[in-house]
Amino acid sequence: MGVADFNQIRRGEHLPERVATQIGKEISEGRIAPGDKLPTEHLLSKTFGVSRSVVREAIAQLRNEGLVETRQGVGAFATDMERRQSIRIEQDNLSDRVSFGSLFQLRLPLEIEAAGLAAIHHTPEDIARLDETLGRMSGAERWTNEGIIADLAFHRQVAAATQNEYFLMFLGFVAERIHLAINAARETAVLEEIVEITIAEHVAIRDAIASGDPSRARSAMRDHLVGAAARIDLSLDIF
Amino acid sequence: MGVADFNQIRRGEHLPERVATQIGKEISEGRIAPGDKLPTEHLLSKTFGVSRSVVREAIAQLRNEGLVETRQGVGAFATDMERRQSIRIEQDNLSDRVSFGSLFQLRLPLEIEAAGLAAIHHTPEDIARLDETLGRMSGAERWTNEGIIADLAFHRQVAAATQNEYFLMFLGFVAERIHLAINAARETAVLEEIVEITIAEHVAIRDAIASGDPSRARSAMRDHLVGAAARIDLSLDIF
DNA sequence: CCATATAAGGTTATCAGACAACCCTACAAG
DNA sequence: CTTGTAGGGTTGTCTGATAACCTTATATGG
Repeated sequence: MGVADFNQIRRGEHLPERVATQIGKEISEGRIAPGDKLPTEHLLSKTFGVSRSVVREAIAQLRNEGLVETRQGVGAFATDMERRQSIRIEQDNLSDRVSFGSLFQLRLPLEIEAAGLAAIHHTPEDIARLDETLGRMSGAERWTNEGIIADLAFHRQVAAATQNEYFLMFLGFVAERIHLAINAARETAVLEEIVEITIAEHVAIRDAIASGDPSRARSAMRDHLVGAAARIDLSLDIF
Repeated sequence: MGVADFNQIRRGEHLPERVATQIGKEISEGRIAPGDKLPTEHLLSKTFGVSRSVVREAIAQLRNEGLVETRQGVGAFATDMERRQSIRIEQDNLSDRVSFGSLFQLRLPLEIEAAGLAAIHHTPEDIARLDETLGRMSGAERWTNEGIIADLAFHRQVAAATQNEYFLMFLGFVAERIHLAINAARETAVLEEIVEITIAEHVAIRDAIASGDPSRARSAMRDHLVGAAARIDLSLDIF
């Protein structure tokens, strides 16, 4: 029964978050096995050097993520990862290049498949929305903040055009994370993306979807993503 | 400024959960628009007739789900769905066939791509784990509970063999949901899946990955999934 | 007049302590 | 042996207070 050696937590920002992270780490790294009982809230609060409210909020978060279950009068118990009710990505993790590349690699098949499905299932309204968004993207010489938001919206609308709620959910989530990471990187080193090319690629995607040809839509999306990856110096595994 | 008419909450079970549900409903149904400020914790606690602790825990939950953001000294604000920090699927939603099919459709490209990446990046240990799992699957005439668990484990191990943490995270999540839904369906109507075929398909996937040929691995996985979908009477959009 | 400090009030974040609700175990009573 | 009950432990909820922080208004100095 490895007794999970916690560290005192240092102040700074959002204590419950950090407490939850530490406890969560103990669980996902196996030091607290599934089914094991967590220390009592009272003990945890003493261990971390924070109040019981903070510990409670941390445990509540873990319960939301499905990592622990609590039973009044008994205690809190770790559940195994397979039962997780939600997916969560810490934004910090995306700062390193390997992790960012992994997420982009995940995005690739999702976007391509979404484009193909969109070609089949899109409605006239979907195409109209895409056109409206493309209008907002063009007209700018350099990347404006507006243009970046429109870019994100474009990809969301493609996902929506699949008429598949899960594509919208997952792709929206992944694309958002990637854009945030790119924006963060943009602050330090200004990336030289050629606006015209990017817009042209988007137009090609729109036309392919509108044509109703799934393989053409998939190709267009693939070309766009591979190009985008290359423009930010990212190497992917392509087939 | 629609003033969000909350009701007093009745005791019974898990107050924060229900408070969060009510507030969350106000947001997702648009009565509290993105960017709007929520009532103060003090006011909410009076409105709901619960203590501030409960309100805080409820808001913390919404914050975890990404529906609200809080700024110390200012207030809590509703954010829009695009910014959601986590993905969540209610198991109930998968009971209807359309939703289930949508999730399976999402799984398709993820699994196929994962098989391709696994063919490239797998380690000898990955192959050994796959073999061990295949051993647990075979030997049974009918589908045992053990066999189903092994099936799930096999797919998780393929995802792990990509050496891409996000494939493991997303695919593990999606596959788990699908298996749960299938199991639930199995209780009412016993599905006649031919064990031999399913196992043979898994072996084919394993061999393809071990061979290091991505396109062969992708084909094998695709055949398996398409076959599995057909066996449970599901029609997919295939390219 | 303008820009910068400073004070005031409101809000969230955290703390501390108490009581309620609930569960489990052990022990006593029948 | 079964049932009842008392006790201690744990989570759930309540209350009130203090700290940290933000916004706005006011004062101050140039």
